Amino acid sequence: MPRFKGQDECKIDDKGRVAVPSKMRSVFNPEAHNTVVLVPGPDSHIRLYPADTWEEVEAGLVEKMNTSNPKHRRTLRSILRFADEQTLDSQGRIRVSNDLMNYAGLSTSSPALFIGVLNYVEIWSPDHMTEEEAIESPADLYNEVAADFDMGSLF
Amino acid sequence: MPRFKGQDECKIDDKGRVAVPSKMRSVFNPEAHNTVVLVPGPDSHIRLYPADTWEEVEAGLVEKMNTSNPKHRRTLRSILRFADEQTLDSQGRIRVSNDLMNYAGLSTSSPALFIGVLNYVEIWSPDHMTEEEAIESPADLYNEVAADFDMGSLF
DNA sequence: GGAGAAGTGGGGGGAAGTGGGTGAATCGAT
DNA sequence: ATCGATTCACCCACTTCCCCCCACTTCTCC
Repeated sequence: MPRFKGQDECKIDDKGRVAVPSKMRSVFNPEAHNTVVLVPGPDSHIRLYPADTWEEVEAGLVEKMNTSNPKHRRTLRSILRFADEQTLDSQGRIRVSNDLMNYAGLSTSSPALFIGVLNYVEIWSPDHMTEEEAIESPADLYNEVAADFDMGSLF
Repeated sequence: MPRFKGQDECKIDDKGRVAVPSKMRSVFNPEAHNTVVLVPGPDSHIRLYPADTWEEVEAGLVEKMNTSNPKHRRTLRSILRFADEQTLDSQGRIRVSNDLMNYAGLSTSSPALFIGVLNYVEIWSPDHMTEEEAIESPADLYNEVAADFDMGSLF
């Protein structure tokens, strides 16, 4: 399982292409075959999974979701509709569909913020991200969660 | 598990590079492969983990955090966003990202204070540190903690 | 006082990111 | 069915930044 971290900003070009930061690419397993899956994320951003990790996510969806439950069905549909498998070109770039760009507030000729979060990468519009981070500082967030879970002396 | 202690001041150069004090470097395990991970710490400073220790921290995050929980997600994101893996150059230096420098109140061509705290190293702006330590003396702090935890005759 | 290590400063090669162009394939229309 | 237009994928080229190596100074420990 890859472990993404760190952030990088890359520009979406006029053709809707954007380079996946080299730092993130180097985390891909060979099993991913330079292929990724893009899906809408929970907080108006795009989630990028390496193909091999996505397989596992998909297996989890099959297991946990019940298609006879209307709410589950709607959730599944709304995620999978926009799921987009993309293979990196020789420059390490992918194409982002218009639907996903709209969803995340991205557009051509604008920057995209890649954030590595363990087993997936989030793609944000920098504007949306500044709104998001304005809410709380890393320190505050950490202390809140630390109250719930004792991380021991490691962190 | 490494056991850092002591402090040292090193200068950040114009390129944002700073030497990890030799005293701290000598504590690294060979498994760290001269690689460290920098993350924002709970009090406006940078935390430095040797790569092998960070693996354990990360494993703890994976275990304790649930990405279906919005608050956990935000916390993970805000920490990992600025997480930066750096390999020491032949001079024992690392590069500090602008984001982390801002977070800790550091800047290029200014000194950075390295403080060894058992399994990680804290990197402070000397200015911030003097404010911090002006608040309470080691003796007061110790006595406060000793009220909570009996350290026995060891300390 | 000398030798070696530790910390600081600078420069060149290469990779990463960005932009553009051409050929093949798909779709639509006549 | 053929032709045309549009789109996509692959390839090539350029620029910038970063990483790695080399050189110097200072401090420390014999």
